[in-house]
Amino acid sequence: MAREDEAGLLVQVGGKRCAQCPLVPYERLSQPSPELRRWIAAFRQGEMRYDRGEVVFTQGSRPRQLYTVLSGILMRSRLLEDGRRQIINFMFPGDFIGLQSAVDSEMSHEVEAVTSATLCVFARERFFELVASQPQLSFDLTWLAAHEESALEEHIVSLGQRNARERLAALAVFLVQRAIDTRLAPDGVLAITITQGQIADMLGLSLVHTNRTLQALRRLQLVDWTLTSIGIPDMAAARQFAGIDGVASARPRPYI
Amino acid sequence: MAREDEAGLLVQVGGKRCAQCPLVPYERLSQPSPELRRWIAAFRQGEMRYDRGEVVFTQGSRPRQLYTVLSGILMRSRLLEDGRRQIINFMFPGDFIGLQSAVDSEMSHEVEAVTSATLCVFARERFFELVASQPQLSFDLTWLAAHEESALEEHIVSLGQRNARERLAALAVFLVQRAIDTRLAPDGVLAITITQGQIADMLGLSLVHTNRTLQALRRLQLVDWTLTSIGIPDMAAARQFAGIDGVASARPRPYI
DNA sequence: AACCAACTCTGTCATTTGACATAGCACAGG
DNA sequence: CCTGTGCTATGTCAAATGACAGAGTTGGTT
Repeated sequence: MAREDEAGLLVQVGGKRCAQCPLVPYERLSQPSPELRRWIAAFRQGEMRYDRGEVVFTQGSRPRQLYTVLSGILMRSRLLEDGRRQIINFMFPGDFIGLQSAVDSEMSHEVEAVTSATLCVFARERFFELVASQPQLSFDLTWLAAHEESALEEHIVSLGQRNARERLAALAVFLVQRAIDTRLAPDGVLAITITQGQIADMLGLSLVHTNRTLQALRRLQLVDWTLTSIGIPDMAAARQFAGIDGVASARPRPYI
Repeated sequence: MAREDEAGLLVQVGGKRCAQCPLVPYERLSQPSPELRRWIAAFRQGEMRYDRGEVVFTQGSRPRQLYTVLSGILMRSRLLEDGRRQIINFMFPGDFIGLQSAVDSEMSHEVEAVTSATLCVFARERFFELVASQPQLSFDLTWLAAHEESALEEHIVSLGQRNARERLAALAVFLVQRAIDTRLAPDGVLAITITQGQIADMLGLSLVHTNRTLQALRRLQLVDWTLTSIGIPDMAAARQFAGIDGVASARPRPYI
């Protein structure tokens, strides 16, 4: 399953490229000031590209890079010694990858591309320099960390309190909502290839039960989830069904 | 269940007190430098004391304070509209509370004291000042956030992949290990009052099933968990049983 | 002593979820 | 056209977990 890190190729790009950063057009992201963008341009190392299934880094490794997702969707998952796998979360454009390596500890999870994806690459060794010289970015990192924590909480609520149908619905709502926020689902349908096995590993269900539950949700017209796309006919109804309180964050997400 | 915030009383204390901070003797914590400690002394507002069951802040609120746990154990939990409750995590001395309010969003959870506890209080409005002027503290906050994320991941793995017995064992190991690290369990036994209902709400099990599983673990001599204490006769065996890879972090935890 | 509240423990039965085996379907490659 | 691969779908049975009801225990209060 796990290939090694050499998958992608680091493309050295001039700082100029930051002015045309693919994240600029996202109106749901808060854009860094021009000076800040120049600083980031000097700070970044380049870009990496990954195809579906390629691994960015493995659990237990100490990557020397930090990343921001520029395009595509990735997932991070944790493996148990006996082969069980738990998918922790999915990552969308603007998300920051590798906080753990930034503070110099082993990664507790692996990250793998779910669609083809490009990442913006930073040097881990210069992380403290970032914190020391750019309080705004430091604050933004804290913002991202706090919101990631909140997303994990929501996932914990799903796994601990919701039944299979509610979990499926909650996950679908989460993914589609994030896709809408990052312009990946213009018409409310997210084109992404996720197998039922992956869904099962995310939600703590067996593959078979995931399959049956998915069919039930289709019958109920709540979620239409196929191998290659996720559709939610009635978002409000789905939120209601999943028991999501649904307050979107007031502030737009920052990114680095 | 939930009382309001006025529970504790803010005690204004001179910065002097930081030199005798109760966290100083913890050899598993990394101590701030003398200058840093002086800065923190000027930054802090005072201390608050909470008794078991008192609520520090509620879900959906926007507290104007941030906290560091000086003594005691607290828990944070998330409530669903229909009354279900999911306990997210427990918090021990040195832990930082309220990152979300630091970046100005509503708290997605409530925090409540499990034992009597004292908290060190900071002003939310001055958080950016902290980030801007104290890169070391900013880095430390990132450290704490990254490790909290890792703890939540572990919890997700429990809920998603482990059966009831493994979950109980994993939780017991986690709590006792953290208690040992913070000198709360000198002899390897943690004296803390946690009801089986609370355990159930943490692990996503019914109260009854929690009870039976607890008894099974006692019979197996793996975990001896009563209303008022948690004991683990053979830590290695318990870790093994729960499927915990068990690499403790190399670096000691920082605190603010 | 009597009472009450908050827990823990037990029994019985229902529901959810998992395990295993197998069939069908789409697609890529020779 | 055949074949292999990876995925989805179904049937049957077993195991894990939950729901409900009630009894036992402990500690505090009057």
